[in-house]
Order: sequence, then C-alpha cells, then structure tokens
Amino acid sequence: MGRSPCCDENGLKKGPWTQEEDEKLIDHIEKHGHGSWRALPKQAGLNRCGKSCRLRWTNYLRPDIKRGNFTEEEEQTIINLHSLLGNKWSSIAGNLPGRTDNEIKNYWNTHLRKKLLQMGIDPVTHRPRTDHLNVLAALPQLIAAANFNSLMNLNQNVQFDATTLAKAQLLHNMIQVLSANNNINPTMQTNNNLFGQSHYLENQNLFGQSQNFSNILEDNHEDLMVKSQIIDHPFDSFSSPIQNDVQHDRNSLPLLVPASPEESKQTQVVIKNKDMENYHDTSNPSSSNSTFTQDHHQPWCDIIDDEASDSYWKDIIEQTCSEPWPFHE
DNA sequence: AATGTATACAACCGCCTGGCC
DNA sequence: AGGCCAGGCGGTTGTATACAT
Repeated sequence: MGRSPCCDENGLKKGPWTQEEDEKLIDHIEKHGHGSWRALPKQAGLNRCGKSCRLRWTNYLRPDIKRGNFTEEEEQTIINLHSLLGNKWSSIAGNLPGRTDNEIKNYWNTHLRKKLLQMGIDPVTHRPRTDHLNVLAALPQLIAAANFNSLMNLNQNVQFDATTLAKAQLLHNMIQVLSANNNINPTMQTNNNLFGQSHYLENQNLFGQSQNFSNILEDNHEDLMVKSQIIDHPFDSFSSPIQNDVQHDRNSLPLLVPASPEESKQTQVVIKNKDMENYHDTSNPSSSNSTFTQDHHQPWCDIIDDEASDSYWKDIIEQTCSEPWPFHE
C-alpha cells in the first residue's frame, strides 16, 4: 500500500519534549480525551505529529505509569515471560501494571540481557550458553552478580545464600553444556523447542523466588491459554519441565530440586499460543501443542559426585556441594 | 579540569494489522 | 476487493548523564 510516514510534514518539531509541551498535551487529554491522535496536535496547540503525541502520552505522561526502578519481582516476571514470548514487549507489559512496553524493552536491553549473559545464559534462547570458555569465564561475574543481588534483595522469602544459587546455576549450566556436547542427552534435544524454555514457567527463578507464571499468562493474554496445575512450591528454581516422559537415564541432567516425594508435585501444562508457535521445533511434532509432566525431582549434587571423574571438575563440584544447598526443608 | 567512553532511556522510524468505506 | 487511515508494535537512534582516563 505504501503509506507515507506520519511525521514527514515539514516544520513539525521532533526530539525531546519540553515541559510546556507536556503540559499542553496533558491539559488537552484531561479535558477532551485524546480522540484522533492525528487531529490532536492542532487542537492542543502542539507543533508535533499525532504519533509523537501518542507515544509521549502512552510511554511517559499517562497518569497510571509506574516510575522508578524495577523490583526484583518485576525483573523475574520479565525474564520468565521473555523466555515464553520472546520480544513480545507489549504482551510482557500487559503483565506488569504501570510499565510500558518501551520501558520494559529498554530495561531488557540495558540490564536483564547483560545479567543473563553474565550468568552464562543465552538471553535469546534462555538456555545455557554453549561455548565452554564463556561459561567458565562467567564464574567471577556470576558470583559477583549473585552477591550484589544478595545485598539488594529485600525479599524475606529468600531463605538461602544467593552465591550458592549462582554457583549451582553455573554448575548446572556447565553440566548441561557438557551433556549437550556429548550429544547423548535426549533431554537437551527436547530443550530446543518451546518447552525447553518453559523451565521458567515452572518457578524458574534466577534469584530464588518462586512464581506461578502459568496463572499470569492465563489471566492476562487473550491469545494465550495456559492451563496449569502448578502448585506453588518455592525453590524449584533449577528444575527442568521435561523430565518424566523421558526415562531418567544416566546421561540426562539431574534436577536441582528436592527429592522428597511430597515436594514433587505433579505439574501439567498445556500451552496453545500463537505467539509461541514461532518457538516450536518443527522437527518435533509433539511440540506444537504439548503436554508435559513433571513429578520427579532428584538432587543432582549426589549423582555428580559419583560420575565426575575428572579431578578438576570434582574440585569445583565438591566446593560447590560443600555450600548449603538451596533445598528448603 | 578536560576529554573520551559507556550507559540508560526517551523518542523516532518503518512496518504491520484491522477497521472502515 | 482494494485503498485509506489510525493505531500498535518492535527495532533503532539520539541525547543526556555517569564514569574513567
């Protein structure tokens, strides 16, 4: 169709808004509503295009906009939803009242993306980064980030040391990378599809908080239907959602969660989402509309101790395992 | 103190979609 | 059916500020 840009008229102001312009825009919208955005600038006495006015209003001036730093809970929500939806900023914003898609997008690009990279997690796939050097090099930053996070964390629900979590996450990542490289882990193959990312869906939390995102998604997305029976139990942070349809063979990655049966509550998630179709691994027919279950959790620290023959790895593992584990009582 | 560089985020650009005629 | 328009969306850019040298 070839429509022309709305802002190509000569003489219209661009760039940062002045306080006077803001006041004019707010005053006009409070009195008359925005009506037609194209007609608004003239009516409000603004030398701007309608689109610029709309963006200024929706991203900055709207009275219900929440200003200030993102909370850790908001961060976690963004990370979880991004793992499910990708760069669907408006959909993500729909789950964060008072936050705009633009703000979330900026925050992702400037903060969260780097945070994930530092932790050895690919911010696009939300899987561990696949080059070993990066994973190993991430250790100092990872621990530093975790310590920082510990300092910043005011959430009283956090029951254990964030450094321990960071170490556990790193080790988990490394093992996954090794397993993937050996190309003998069916779980990793499955992880290439949507559901490999949905470990966030089931309480995946980099910072040790728990959250049921299935409910959020179900409640807030018209195009997203997530039926979940997830029972909220904290610190399933490292569990993979795709474990139990696949026999737990010795090459699959054990779970970083408690082994006690009473804590291993069945999880069943059915996802049908047009946004998610992009994530489906077309080579996997089951991924287009899938049900997966989880009812088996196994602490992997013990198993690793038996299987790690290399002394270097054993040292790391032993050091990590000597720390209190993030297993709640 | 001056300059260079990195970071954060507001704002813009261009494309897409859906509604209306 | 096709053109036009308004609004939405995601990617990118521009600019102010912070920090390093």
